Amino acid sequence: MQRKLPHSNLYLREEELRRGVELLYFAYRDFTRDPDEILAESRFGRAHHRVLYFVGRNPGTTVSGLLSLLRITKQSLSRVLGQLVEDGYITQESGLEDRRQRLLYLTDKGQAFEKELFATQRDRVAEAYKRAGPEAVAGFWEVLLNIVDAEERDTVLRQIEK
Amino acid sequence: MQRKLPHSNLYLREEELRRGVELLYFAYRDFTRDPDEILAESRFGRAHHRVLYFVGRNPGTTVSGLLSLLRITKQSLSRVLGQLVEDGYITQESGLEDRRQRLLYLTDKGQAFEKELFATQRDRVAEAYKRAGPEAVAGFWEVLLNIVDAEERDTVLRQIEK
DNA sequence: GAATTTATGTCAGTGTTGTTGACATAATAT
DNA sequence: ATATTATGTCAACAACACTGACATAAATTC
Repeated sequence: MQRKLPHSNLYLREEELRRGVELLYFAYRDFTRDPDEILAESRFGRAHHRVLYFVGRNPGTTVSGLLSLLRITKQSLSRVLGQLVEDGYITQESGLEDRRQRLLYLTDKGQAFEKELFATQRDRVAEAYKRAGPEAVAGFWEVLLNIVDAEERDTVLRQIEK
Repeated sequence: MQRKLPHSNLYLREEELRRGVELLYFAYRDFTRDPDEILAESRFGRAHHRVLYFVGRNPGTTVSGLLSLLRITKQSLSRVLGQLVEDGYITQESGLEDRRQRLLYLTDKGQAFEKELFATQRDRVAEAYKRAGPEAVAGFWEVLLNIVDAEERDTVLRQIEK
């Protein structure tokens, strides 16, 4: 007969690992809900939101910059980017040093829309931060960063510390 | 001229809110990568994974149980569930008390496949937990739970504390 | 017993987002 | 002069979500 041994790694048991997996699923499910609802009223979707977001955060970024950040294919990006440019949410300027590059910027219209979309997620996250408190928030960042692929952590750090 | 006032809510500034939004995006992006790769070799996708996962976690659950947990439409669920049954990953028994219900269970084949898929996410989460430590993990849970819609938190709690 | 509600299934159509692969162009680098 | 790079474009396809309508069988209510 086996005795239950006390051990210090209680947070690494199957149960706790499942909890992380499930909370990630449920949190992400709801996290995307508010912007998705706004987007559903336009001809845009979640992919457009991501492009708006990251162009807003990194004005002057290029197509290949977005590709490596979003990790989708050129064709997927090209489609949504084209629609955003066509509808006047994003402008492109050719690169100063390398004229093949297209430097991407939000127009005023793009900024306004991004702001509206972000507001819903900002409110949700702010409320969660408030309820959980600063120490919990630090832990939240720490674990999430370590869930990211090891090779990608530098890129992510550069992004979030901007 | 405005002076910078010290305040205790540093973790609620725009910068920290953006950090949460971005980490959630990047972590979830990579979190789904390993199972997606395995699934790509079969005719299944992420939706099948979710169904396998939650049926495995809640043996004997019903179609409506899954619908409210996953928050997708009947038609979306019906399609993937049908394929999983057809291919012998899930069996259904009619309910004992209510014979309209279909109680869902993983077959041995289903269990084996779920285990394989889960292993990749379990390893990733275990590694992240280890690197971040138990206090961080507690914070991670706390914030994620509060990101979930308020009305859904009870359901989620019931699920993760099973 | 009749009427309603519930649990589930199914069909047809649509839209977004991802994929692959092939090919094109212009600019930069060697 | 040639190769590489940054980007664009076209066609085709698959997964997964949606809506709306209709069907059936079982349970519940009047």
